[in-house]
Amino acid sequence: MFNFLDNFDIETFQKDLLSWFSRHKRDLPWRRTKDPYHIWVSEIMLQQTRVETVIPYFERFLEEFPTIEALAEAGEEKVLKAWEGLGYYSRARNLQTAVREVKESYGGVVPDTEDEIATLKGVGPYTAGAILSIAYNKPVPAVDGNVMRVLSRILFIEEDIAKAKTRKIFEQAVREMIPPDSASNFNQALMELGAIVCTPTSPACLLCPVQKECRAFHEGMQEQLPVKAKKKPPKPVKIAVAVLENAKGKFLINRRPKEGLLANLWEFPNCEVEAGKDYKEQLQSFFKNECQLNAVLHEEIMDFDHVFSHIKWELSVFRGTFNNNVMENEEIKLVNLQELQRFPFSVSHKKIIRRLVKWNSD
DNA sequence: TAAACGTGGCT
DNA sequence: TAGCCAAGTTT
Repeated sequence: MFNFLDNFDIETFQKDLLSWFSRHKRDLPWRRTKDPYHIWVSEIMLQQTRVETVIPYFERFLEEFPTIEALAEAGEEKVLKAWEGLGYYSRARNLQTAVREVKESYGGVVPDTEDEIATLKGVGPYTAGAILSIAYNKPVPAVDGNVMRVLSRILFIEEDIAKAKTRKIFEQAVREMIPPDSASNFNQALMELGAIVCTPTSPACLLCPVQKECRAFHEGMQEQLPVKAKKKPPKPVKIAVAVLENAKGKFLINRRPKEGLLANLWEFPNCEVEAGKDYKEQLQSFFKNECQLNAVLHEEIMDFDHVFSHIKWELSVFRGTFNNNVMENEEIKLVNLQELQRFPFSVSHKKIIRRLVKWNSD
């Protein structure tokens, strides 16, 4: 179907790459285990997330949930708290769903076939290949952004790697290149090369173990590859937030909806501000009309931006009080500053909490 | 197919 | 600074 491998010396490439990997691979926590569950956790955490960020989360997560059974039996709130700050929180909820499925349907053993593992929530084509190859040494592709970048340069592939269907081209190439008995090391080596040598900007071609097999380097085109379409900038959204404290020093917090952005995380009550409207007035009418809450808003205490991948929150935070008898339930809590710390919050709301804690200690 | 879905570090 | 990027998946 494709001819990118015509006249390509696969065996020399394998040997040079694997030899380099054995000497230069980083000592990472998930490289000290073959436990498929631990490998799985690492792969989910590493999705769109840097290695240095993941390491402490990985250590803490497996300390708290060391086995499939432990994670399967945990409360979702505990899992989200362990994931707090890591982002893409559906990963955590999907992981727990999938682990429960493995416990119920596979006797607690992570499946080792492409068809079975691909059915698990949160396990897409990359993660399926990563677990099968790294934990079970099965010769299947694990094509992530690193692999597409590396191979786009090595094989001079000019397809747009931002397009979903492009991944299949690279999977086909890997299926033809992967050594049947060294799948784990080969896939990890491709990714490691992308992380350490064949970087997005300023690749270290002079240190590259497969420089002589690289068609882009041969043409001086390594900086031009891979081809990747630009994504559109995040859309600005104005958010007005209220830090409401009652006479007993309790703060009002609520749980976010169970789907969508930051699903099931906790937050201070807030609303979106319509274009051209005043933050404080919008917030005041939000409480009056939509919450039936008798809130009195005071001065603005914070003003900052928080950027997601597709949205930019422009937050303005107001201090305030309330004197209703608020009914606590699964979605609404009244908690003091210490109790706040037990709930999972997104980073933007954690930032507000940090400010409150600082003031409280001053 | 393309948009939704987080965060922090680097240039 | 503002944009780009990192071991992607779901809908």
